[in-house]
Amino acid sequence: MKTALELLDEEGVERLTMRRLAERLGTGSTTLYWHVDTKNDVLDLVLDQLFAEVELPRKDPSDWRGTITALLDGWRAAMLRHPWSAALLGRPMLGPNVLARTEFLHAVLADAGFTPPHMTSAAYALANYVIGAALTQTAWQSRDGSDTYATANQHLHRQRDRYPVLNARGYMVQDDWDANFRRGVTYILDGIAAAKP
Amino acid sequence: MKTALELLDEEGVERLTMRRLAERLGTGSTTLYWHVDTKNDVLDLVLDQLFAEVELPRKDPSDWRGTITALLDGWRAAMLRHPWSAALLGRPMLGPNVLARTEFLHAVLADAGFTPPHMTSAAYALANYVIGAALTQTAWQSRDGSDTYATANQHLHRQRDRYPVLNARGYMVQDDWDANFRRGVTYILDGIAAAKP
DNA sequence: ACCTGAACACCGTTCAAGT
DNA sequence: ACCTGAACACCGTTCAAGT
Repeated sequence: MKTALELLDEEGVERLTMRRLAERLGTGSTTLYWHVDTKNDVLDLVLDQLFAEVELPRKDPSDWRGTITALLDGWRAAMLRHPWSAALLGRPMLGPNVLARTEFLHAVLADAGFTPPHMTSAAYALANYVIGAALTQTAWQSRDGSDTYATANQHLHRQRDRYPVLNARGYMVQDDWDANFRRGVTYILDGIAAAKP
Repeated sequence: MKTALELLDEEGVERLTMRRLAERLGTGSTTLYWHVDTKNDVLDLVLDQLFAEVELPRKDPSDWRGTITALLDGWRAAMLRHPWSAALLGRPMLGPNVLARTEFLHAVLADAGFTPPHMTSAAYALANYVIGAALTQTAWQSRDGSDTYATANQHLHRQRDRYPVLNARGYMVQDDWDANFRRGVTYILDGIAAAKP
């Protein structure tokens, strides 16, 4: 069922329609409603399926930072691999695969010696950072022609007295997403480490 | 135009339809297409309108951390005030109000002595954290009946041998969103400060 | 320069009916 | 237990036509 879903999603979110999905499965569109209550259920399923792709790194108790970094990298990579994931994020993530990864993250932090409230807040900060980062990156990259970038740069340059700092430092020019992401993780991990009891 | 928009959005995203919007404006649905090319344009406009609500704090050069914290708090508050904003985040944010806030954030960091690449990465980390945090919170809160929370807790407790850490530490039980968010900001700011040249 | 109506090609979902 | 067809109440968007 869900397996047939990803196939479909490899051609965009907006095209994910009950009718089209049914066609892909070689059945009538209304048949799906026997297996599923509503289209939202389908979206929940496919979202959790995405998280199944995020592999859990080996736990290395001597290097909790490395373990967490590996987890976050995989998480981000999975989301970037499926740009439509951004559109599905506005829903509670309660599927078994999501929960398994959340459990893992908390476990690593607990093993590293963290306790609530810092353990909770650390997981919260890391998860939300990954989500936000993947979301904005896919937003910039998925917009059809991908000339969004050039347009944005022009727009910004034309208004350079309105946005002096952004222009002076070449805000838009850089698109070193990976490096920026990695530095962000470092900031958060540094801050978390400093809060360790 | 956009002014009439927010009125409408106060009744949910899914109900934001060209036909309904036109009705609200006392005109035919197709009339809108003279003012706007596509529904996406409307969404872009309303998203930027949201950022207009985020007020820029007074710049206090002696307290860059306080200034940034104030900006992020306002940003987050605006998004939480309009839960539909989560659904609109999958698009590049290029409206004048968004850019003004981005400029502000970069300016504060520059004034504090940061230079690229850390200035860029710091802004990136902070922005993505806010976006992710607001997104997940609205996801949990907007789901209709709001008993999502109770259901989630039950579900988690029933599977307590599968998710021992989440249960042991009361992952779901807490919902102190504000405190968690604030701690996250502290982590990032600590990490950023440590990277200051 | 602005607004309208009719029309096209879609949607998600329900429901009685079939096997 | 599973699948189907017809039907309902919607969508975004186009386009010729009006003022």
